[in-house]
Amino acid sequence: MDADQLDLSILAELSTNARISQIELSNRMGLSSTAIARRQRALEDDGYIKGYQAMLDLSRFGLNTTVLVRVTLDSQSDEALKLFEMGIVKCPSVIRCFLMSGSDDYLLIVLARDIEDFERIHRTELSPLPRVSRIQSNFAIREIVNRAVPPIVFGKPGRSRRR
Amino acid sequence: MDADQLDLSILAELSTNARISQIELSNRMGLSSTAIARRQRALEDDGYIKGYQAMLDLSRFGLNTTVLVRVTLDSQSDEALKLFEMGIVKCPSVIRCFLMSGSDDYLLIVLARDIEDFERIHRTELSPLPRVSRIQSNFAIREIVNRAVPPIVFGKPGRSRRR
DNA sequence: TATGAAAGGCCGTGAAC
DNA sequence: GTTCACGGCCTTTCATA
Repeated sequence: MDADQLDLSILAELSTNARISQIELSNRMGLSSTAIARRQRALEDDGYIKGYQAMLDLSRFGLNTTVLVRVTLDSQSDEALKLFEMGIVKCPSVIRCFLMSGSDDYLLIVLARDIEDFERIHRTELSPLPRVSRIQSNFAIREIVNRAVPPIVFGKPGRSRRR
Repeated sequence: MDADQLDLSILAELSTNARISQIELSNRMGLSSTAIARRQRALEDDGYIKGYQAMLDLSRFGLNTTVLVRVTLDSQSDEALKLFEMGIVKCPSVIRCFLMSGSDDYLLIVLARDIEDFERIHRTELSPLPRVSRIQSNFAIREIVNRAVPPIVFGKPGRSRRR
């Protein structure tokens, strides 16, 4: 299946308003609600839509501090990477972790309540991870852009996007 | 309003399954669907829930490459920061942008189709931004953790979280 | 202040075309 | 892709502790 422009419009709407009713959607798209429902279901079945999630205001839970952390291991063996990764997935304050090219570094995004809280996370969650040799932390002082989906997916300015 | 343990359970469920019905939720929570609906509405009105979004499989759109980009400006004046930030919010391939402490660096997360596509983004979206003096790019070769909400919010292992 | 039960309208679903 | 009918869900109201 190949998503056409109408499918992209549906995805654009659902990506910011996942609980919109079929009827409301169909009014905006100028199509019957049944047709919309079928297309939405097809987008789910074909894996374009992985699921639906509530967006929470994390500052409402006291999580006001974002920290970018670079971790260097003491070895680049598969065993070391595997051990580290098995540990990092269990760290409750880590929301993203990338293995970066060009070095043996991982980049983490960590959420903390404040700087003291990050000190605790550093000590109790990150430092004890296996094979860690160096941890460098940088605090984000402001967030300018935060979106889950780049608008280029919906054909905003970008170029053609057919398979 | 202060979220109690039942509210946290509702949030935990909605954060991974935003389109669950009230009745299904009420069966799992052991509460009437009316009570669940009222609590959910209160969580929305009080700002705990900012909205609901569809999770898209970006690889289905050909976006298989994540790049972490550090940008240094040629000046640290408020004017320079403001100009740069007005430009970066319009870049369709940038999904996150942080102003980092300790330097005049911004950290961006950019999504591209592949390395050639990133070269295009670098040339057409990033380099033309005002006041940019240096751009360093690192490719993510694997993603180990990716979640929107740290499990600590729902009281998984962490410590007390009352106001 | 928060819950539970029941009525009514709206929405989602599936058949037929 | 559309229409239509049915069944279920969501919403509101009201009674209760």
